Amino acid sequence: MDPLDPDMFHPACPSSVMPIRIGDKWSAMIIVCLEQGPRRFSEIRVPVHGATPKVLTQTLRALERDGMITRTVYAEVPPRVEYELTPLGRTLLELIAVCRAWADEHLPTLLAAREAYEDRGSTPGSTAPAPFVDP
Amino acid sequence: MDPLDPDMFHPACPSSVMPIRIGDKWSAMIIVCLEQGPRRFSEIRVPVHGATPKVLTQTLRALERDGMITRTVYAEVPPRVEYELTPLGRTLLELIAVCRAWADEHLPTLLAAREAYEDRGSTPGSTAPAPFVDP
DNA sequence: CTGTATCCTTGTTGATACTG
DNA sequence: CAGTATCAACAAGGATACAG
Repeated sequence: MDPLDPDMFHPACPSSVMPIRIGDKWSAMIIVCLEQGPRRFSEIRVPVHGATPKVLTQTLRALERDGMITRTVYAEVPPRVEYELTPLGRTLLELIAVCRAWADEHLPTLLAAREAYEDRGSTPGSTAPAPFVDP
Repeated sequence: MDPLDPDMFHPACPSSVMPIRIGDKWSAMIIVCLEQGPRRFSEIRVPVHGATPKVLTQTLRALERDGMITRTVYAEVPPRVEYELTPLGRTLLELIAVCRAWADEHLPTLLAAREAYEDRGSTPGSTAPAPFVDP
C-alpha cells in the first residue's frame, strides 16, 4: 500500500464504520502513513485529506507528546519538517493490524446486523430467540 | 474480575488514558461487563458509573443495532430486560484483550513520554536527535 | 425497573484567513 | 513550506425530571 496514495483513506474505506479507534479521528491514519519512513507535513496531508492544517498539527503534536512520533526541523529554506515513528509508535502498527484483521473477518457481519436492524425498524420480531416480543 | 464491581472502571484505570477505543466511550466497558453472562439494565449501571440512563440506553441500542448484543424483554412485573453478548460481540472481547496487553506493555512508556514532554514545556532540546533546534 | 424527554455544557472538527 | 489565529458548526455527553 502506498502511504502517499490520496485515496488510501477513501470514505468507502472500512475504517469509516470501524468500531475501533486508535486515539482520535486522524491518529491511526497518520501512523499508517509513516509506516514506511519519515514524511513531511505536506506529504501527510495528501492521503489524510479532509484534515485541515490546524487539525493535522493538533494531532501530530498529540502524537509527539505521547512519544509516538518525533518531529525534526531542518534549518533550511524553504523550511522542512519531518515526522517519524518512534519504536513506541511502531507498536501501534501491530495493534492496527490486529484491528484490521478483525474488520476483515467481522465487519460484514456487523453491517449485515445493522441492515437487518434498520429493516425491521419498529416492526415485529426480536434479535434474540426471545420468549417475548418488545411491542 | 467481578463484572459487578463498582470500581471496575475506576478513574485511575488505565483505560482513561488508553489511546484505543472500541466504539464510543462506554461500549468496551459494557462488553466486558457482559463477558460472564447476561446482565440487566440496572446491573450494568453499577460498574459503569457515570453513565446516565440516557447514555446507557443509547450505547446499548447502538450495540444491539450492530449485532454485538441482544436485548430480551421478559413480560414480568416489575419489568426485566437482559442484555447478552452475541458471538460477534464476543469477538470484541479478544480485541479488547489485545488492547489491554498493549497497554500493560506500553502505557508506562507513553506516560513517561508525556511527562517528559510537559517537563520541557517550551525549554531547550528536541525530541529527536535533531541536528537543529526548534526555537 | 427500565427507560424517555429536555435542556445545556463541552469538546471536537471544520472553514477561512493570515504569518515566519 | 509549515504552520497559527479566529470563528463557526456540530455532536457527544451530562443533569435533571418524568413516564410506562
